[in-house]
Amino acid sequence: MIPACQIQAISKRSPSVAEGRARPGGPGARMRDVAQAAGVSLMTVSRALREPHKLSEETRKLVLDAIQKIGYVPNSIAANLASNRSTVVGQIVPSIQNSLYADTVKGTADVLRMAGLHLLIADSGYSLQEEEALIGALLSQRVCGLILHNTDHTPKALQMIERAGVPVIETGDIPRRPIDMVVSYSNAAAAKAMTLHLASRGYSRIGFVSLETRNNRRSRERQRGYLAALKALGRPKDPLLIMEVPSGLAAGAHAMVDMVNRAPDVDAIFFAGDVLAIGALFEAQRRGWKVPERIAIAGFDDLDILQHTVPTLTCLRLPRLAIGRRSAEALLERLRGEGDSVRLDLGFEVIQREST
Amino acid sequence: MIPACQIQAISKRSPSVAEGRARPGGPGARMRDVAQAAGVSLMTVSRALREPHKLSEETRKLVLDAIQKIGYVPNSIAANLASNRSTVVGQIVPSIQNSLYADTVKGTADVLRMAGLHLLIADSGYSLQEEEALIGALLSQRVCGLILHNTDHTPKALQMIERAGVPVIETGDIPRRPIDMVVSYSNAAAAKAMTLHLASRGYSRIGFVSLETRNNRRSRERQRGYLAALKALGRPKDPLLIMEVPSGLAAGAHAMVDMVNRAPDVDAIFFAGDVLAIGALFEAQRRGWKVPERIAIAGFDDLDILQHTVPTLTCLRLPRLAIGRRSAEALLERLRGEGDSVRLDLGFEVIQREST
DNA sequence: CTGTTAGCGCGTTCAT
DNA sequence: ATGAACGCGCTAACAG
Repeated sequence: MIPACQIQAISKRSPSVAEGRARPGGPGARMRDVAQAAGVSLMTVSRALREPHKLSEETRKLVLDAIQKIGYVPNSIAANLASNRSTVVGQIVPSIQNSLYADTVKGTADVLRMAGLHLLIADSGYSLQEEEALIGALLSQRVCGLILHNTDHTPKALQMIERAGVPVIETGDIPRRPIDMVVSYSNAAAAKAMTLHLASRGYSRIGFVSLETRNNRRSRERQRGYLAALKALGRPKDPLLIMEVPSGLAAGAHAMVDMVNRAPDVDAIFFAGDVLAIGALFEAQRRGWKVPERIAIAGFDDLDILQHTVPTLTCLRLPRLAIGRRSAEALLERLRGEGDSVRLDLGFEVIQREST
Repeated sequence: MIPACQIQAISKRSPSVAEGRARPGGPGARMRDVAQAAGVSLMTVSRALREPHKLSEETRKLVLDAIQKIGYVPNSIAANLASNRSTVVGQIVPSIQNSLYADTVKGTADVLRMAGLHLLIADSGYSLQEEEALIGALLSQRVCGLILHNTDHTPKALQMIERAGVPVIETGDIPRRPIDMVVSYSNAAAAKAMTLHLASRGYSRIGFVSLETRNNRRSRERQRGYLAALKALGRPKDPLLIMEVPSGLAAGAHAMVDMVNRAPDVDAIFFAGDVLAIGALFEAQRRGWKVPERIAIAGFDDLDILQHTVPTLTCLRLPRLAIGRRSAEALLERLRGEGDSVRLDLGFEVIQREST
C-alpha cells in the first residue's frame, strides 16, 4: 500500500532568487520565475492559467508570452495540494492485456481527456489482494475518483474507499450491494439469454464452458444464468455438460473435445470466457468437425475476430466501450456536484452468426 | 497541455486542531492526526512509514497501530512536493486497445510495481500532436520518467522533455537520433529477415502489405527492410507486390485478394501490420485457397492466435513484454543514479509455421 | 532515537 | 484588476 521505495527524481535546487538570477529556459522553471520574467506577481501568473478572463488582455498576453519563452510547465501536484483538487482518476482492471478491458479503458480515457482529467491505470491480475493494494496506492495519490472493474472487494479495501470519500464506479457486473455508482451489464442475464437463444434454434443438449467460478464472480454469474435458462426450459442440470477450464485458446479446444467425448450427444457449446470459443472453433477445423452441423459454438464476447472466422461465430455483444464512457461521464457529473448515484444497466445483444 | 477544467474532489476541511479533537476514523485523516493519536511528533510518524529502522521497536509499533486504527492513507502528492520525488512513471502508447502495446505496458507495470512505482498510461491515438499534449500533461504531473512508444516527436515535445530533465525511454523502433535511452528492436531488420526467410523457402514472388507508411515510421521501416531484402536478393522492386492498407482484419482480406488479382504469380505475402495476416488467412479459408500451396502467408507479430489457426501462421516474434520490462529496469537504474544511457536492441525471431 | 524549524510550488482569501 | 500573507500535508536538515 505504501510505496516500498521512493526514488530521487528531480534534484533539489536552491531557490532561483538565491541563484542571483532566474535561468530562463533552465530546467524546471517555477511560477515565480515566470512572474519575474513578466514583471508581475505570482498571483497574476496563476490567474493567467486558471482564470484568464479576470486579467486585462495586456497583462494576460505578457504572462503567456513569458510562459512560452521560459517553457514553463505548471506543477499540478503543487496545485492539487494547495487547492485540494485532483485531476487524476484511478481505474483498476483485472488485466491490461485483455483486449476486452482495453475497450472499457479506452472509453474512460477518451471522455476524461476531454474534461482535462487523466487516468491512472492499474492491473490487479484478477487478485483481490492486489486490488486492495492498488486502491491504497491510488488513494494515496489522491485520485479524485475510482473506477473498479470488479464487484468483489476485500473489507479493508471497502473501508479505505469509504474513509477517503471519493466517488467510485463499479463496472464488472451488477453487484447486489454496490459501493456507490454502477455502470455495467448483467453477466447472468446475458448468459441466460444466450442459452435460451440456442434452445430456440433447436439445440437440445447445450454445454456450458467457463473459466473457474471459484474466485471469479463473472464466471459464477454466467454459470448461474446458464442454469437459470435450463430451469426456465424445464431441462435438467447435467454435470457432463458443465466445465470450468483455464483461460486461453488451447483450453477452449480441449474443453470442446473433452465434452464431446464425455457427452457425445452434445449439440451446442456455449463458451462463456474470453477466447475459448475461438480455440474450440479452430480445433473443430483441425478435426474436420462441421460447425454448426456436428457441434454449434457460441462465444461470450464480440471480439473483432469472431465475425471473420469460418464460420463466423455467434456471441453476445457487451457494451464495453460504452461502459467506459458512461463511467467517466457519471464520475464527471458527480465531481461537478450535479448527478446523483448512477445505477446503469447497459444491457447486451445476442449476435446470431453462422456457428449456431 | 494544461487541464481545461479542474474539478472539486475533496472538500476543504478546517484543521483538525480547530475541530477541538481529531476525528479518529473520520475521512481523510492526516499525519498530524496519527501523531496525536499515538502521542508522538509528526516526524516520528513520517519515519515510521519511510525509515522504520530508525525508530525504536516500541515507538514504531505505537505509530503503526495508530495508523491502522485511524485508517490513515498517506498523501503521496504532498510527499512528492516536499521531497521533490515522484513515484509515478508516464507511458504513452499509440493505442491502448492494441494488444501488442498492452504487452509492453504490462511488462513495464509489473517491474515498476515491484519497485513501488506507478504507471500513468496515456493513449496518443497515433497522433504526434496528441503525444505532445500528453507529454505536457505528464510532466505537469511531475512524473519521474517517461516511456514513449514512438520515436518521432514534435519539436515542442522535445523541448519540454529536455527542460524537464526527466529520463526518457523510446521503444517503438531504433531511432537514429534518440532523445535519451532506447529499448527496442529494429523494424527494418525484422522485415528484412522475414523476407529473406521466405525467399530461402523458395518463394520467388513475395508481396508486402503494410499499414500506411506516410505518418507511421514503423510501417516505413518495415517496408524499407522488405526492399533491402529484395535488393540483397538481387530482385527488382515490383509496385504490384507492394500495398498499403488500413488496419483491421477486413483490410488484410481485401489486400490479399487484390494482390492476387493484380499479380496472379505472387506466391507469398508478408503482412507487416497487426492482424492483417489473420484476416487474409480467414479469407483464404473462405475461398478455399490452400495455404501455403496457393499462397503463403506470413505475419509480423506473434499474437497468441497465430499458433492456433489452421494452418498455423509464420511470423516474427518481437520481445514486446521484454521491451516493457527492460524499459522499466533501465528507468529504475537511472533513477537510482546507477546505470548510464541504455541503448538496447532486443532483437526478434522468425517463427516458421505451417503457413509458409 | 526523537523533535523542531523551514519550506516544497501553488491556490485561497482578503486587501488594495 | 492586481498583490501579500498564509497554509495545503508532508519531508529535509538539523538539533538535542
